[in-house]
Amino acid sequence: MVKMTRKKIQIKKIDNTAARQVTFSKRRRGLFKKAYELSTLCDAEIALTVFSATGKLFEYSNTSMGQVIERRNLHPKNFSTLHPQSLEQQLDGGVHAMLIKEIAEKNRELRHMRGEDLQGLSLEELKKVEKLIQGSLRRVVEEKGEQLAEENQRLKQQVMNLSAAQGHLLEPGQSPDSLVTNISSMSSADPRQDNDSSCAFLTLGLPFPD
Amino acid sequence: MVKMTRKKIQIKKIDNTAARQVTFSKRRRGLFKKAYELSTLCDAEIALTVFSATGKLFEYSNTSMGQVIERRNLHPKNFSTLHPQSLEQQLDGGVHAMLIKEIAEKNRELRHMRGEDLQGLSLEELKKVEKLIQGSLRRVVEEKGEQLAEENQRLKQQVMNLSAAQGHLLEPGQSPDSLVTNISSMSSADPRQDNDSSCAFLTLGLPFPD
DNA sequence: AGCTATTCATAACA
DNA sequence: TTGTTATGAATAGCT
Repeated sequence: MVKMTRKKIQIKKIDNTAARQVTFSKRRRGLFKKAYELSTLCDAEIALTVFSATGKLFEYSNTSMGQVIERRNLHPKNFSTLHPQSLEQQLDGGVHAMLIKEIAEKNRELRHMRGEDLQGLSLEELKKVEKLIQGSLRRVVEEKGEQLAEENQRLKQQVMNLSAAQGHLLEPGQSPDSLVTNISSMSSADPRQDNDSSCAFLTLGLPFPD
Repeated sequence: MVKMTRKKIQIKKIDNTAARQVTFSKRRRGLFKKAYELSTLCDAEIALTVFSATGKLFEYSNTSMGQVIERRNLHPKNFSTLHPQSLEQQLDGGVHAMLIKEIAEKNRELRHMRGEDLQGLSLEELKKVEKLIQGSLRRVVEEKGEQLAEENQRLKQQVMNLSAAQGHLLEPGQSPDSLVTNISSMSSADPRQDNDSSCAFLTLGLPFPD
């Protein structure tokens, strides 16, 4: 099978969104690996910060990120511009604007996550938001399940202790465990310990298989 | 001329000082180039800081180094640890402090809406978050349905027009509407227009009846 | 997520 | 240091 592989590419923003994201993932990994290799081979101190176009943060540092940034700020080259008194002129406007921009972005994101302000979104964007929210719901449900399971364990232990202390009250042939099962399922039933219904909910209950 | 070229190398600190410096120069260039390419191809924001073993500073950023660092500090991941004192040096304490506090709050809210950072929440709070997210999901799904319905209407109208113009092609007894239904359900089928499955999902599919 | 054919990066040498 | 070149690595285009 003859493959039509790889052409040389131009270093320009990739138009296709999906392709751009794939390339971002691959090259980001490559870049981080190179950074690691350089720091190891040559005993260098490296800090690498990458924001994806979607605002996601990735970083690498062989030491501590804050440490490298501090060291950078103390370097003669940046010391004068960043630290002493010109901090205001140099950064204040920028920082202020950035804070406000940041808040605006987070507000937008929050509104979307709340299912508000959706009129401006395309169908594609809507589907993306839907997927995000489904992921959130899954995580919350999972966490709730875990907490319930923990509580369940505690109760189980409690009942075991009580059963042991009051063993004479048990009828012959009835194991403590059956009691435990009964009580624990009354208090805060979590399907997860018995089956996968909580996951089944996610995998087969969704109205829109995209 | 036969060259004894390149072997695979181990990623360990290079002992020979001269060789290490040569490698440092070459690989540093390579790393910076990769960083540039990634930022350009994928529209990412990158800050790369490198200290050589001898303490020399090299840096690259496609935007402004300080800007990237600031943005990094605003990221939820680093926000709480870095900010309290780092920006408070500002003379204009009030406004910045408020903005930062607001961002921190929004970050917290966002993380919860994303289903992250849930460990600290009580069971009650978890349920509240779950309800919120379910509401979000419902709204998003509804909006998607509306958009699809609109598109459906447009297509319907289009088909009506076409049908009217080519009425002679229709067989007797076949209404334009049957054609419409067929076509619209092909284009971007959403179950919602036919039944209530999306709500059913919410009302009966939940693993934890509260 | 994988898989190659290519392009690209670079270790060894000059 | 800078340049050359053959090899090892990274990755673009497809599945």
